[in-house]
Amino acid sequence: MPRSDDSAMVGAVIEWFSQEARDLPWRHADCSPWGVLVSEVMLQQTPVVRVEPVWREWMRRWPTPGDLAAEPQAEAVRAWGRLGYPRRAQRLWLCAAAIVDRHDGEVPQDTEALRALPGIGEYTAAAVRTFAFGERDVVLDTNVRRVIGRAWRAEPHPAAHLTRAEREAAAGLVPEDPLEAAAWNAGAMELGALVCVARAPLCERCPLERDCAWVGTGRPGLGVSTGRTQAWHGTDRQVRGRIMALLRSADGPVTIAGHAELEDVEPAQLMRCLRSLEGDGLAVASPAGHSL
DNA sequence: AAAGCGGGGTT
DNA sequence: AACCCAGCTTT
Repeated sequence: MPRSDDSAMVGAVIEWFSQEARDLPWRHADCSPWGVLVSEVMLQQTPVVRVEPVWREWMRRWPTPGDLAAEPQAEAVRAWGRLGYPRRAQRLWLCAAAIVDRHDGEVPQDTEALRALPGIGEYTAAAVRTFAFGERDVVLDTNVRRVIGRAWRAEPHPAAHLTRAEREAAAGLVPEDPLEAAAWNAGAMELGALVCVARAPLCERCPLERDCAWVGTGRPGLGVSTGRTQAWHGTDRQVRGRIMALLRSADGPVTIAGHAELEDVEPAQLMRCLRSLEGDGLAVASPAGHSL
């Protein structure tokens, strides 16, 4: 059971959310569970502002899992555009097929069934259960982890990996009532996304300012980096992305080796990336060249 | 537990 | 140039 102070803080977040929540299409009452699932997969490591237009077009074309499963994978990857991590588009397409095969075309509500779907991990399963079905669950994304870490434990940034202790502490804060639980989950995420942000938090606008353990200790450790910086320029990841951009924009097969757009890439790296994309099933080789 | 996987906006 | 973002899968 939450302590009374915890309940007051949780209640403050719920009250704040009722006034400050952004009007996002996947939060509308008429949004289907499939729409929620699609939004959650797109939002894995991609900010809301970039997801929203792609989500709208995606849901217009494929309003149900059956609609997407009936399309070639290439159409899903193309519609994914530049959201990044195109394996997510592939997994979402596989997810739609699995929902059709195993669940009669309806998004399952059970945690184990959700977790068994391609691209659905601990966070996304809990998010779908909470936001699509109103089930009481523990939603722990980077925003919620940062809010709880700061307000309850005075830690500036979440640890690299989720521990059992952190999961249990977070579970202890979730209200028993499913409706309040959903409001807390969504509210804590929103607070972390709009106010309790990683770089320059707006504590003067936070409903937890007077109770926040981190504010109480003088907001230490803001400048300290959390994760290790990922190299980008010239990496295989960038080259893979450039190849994918070429394939998305092409009507038919493309000859990658010696392509003018990829002149600056070492042949060995180009071939390595092409092979890895083939291995992922994101690029298909044929005598005429490569295609999605 | 660690590595691999995009891309763009902000500072 | 570094940092960050509604993480997942594989080793």
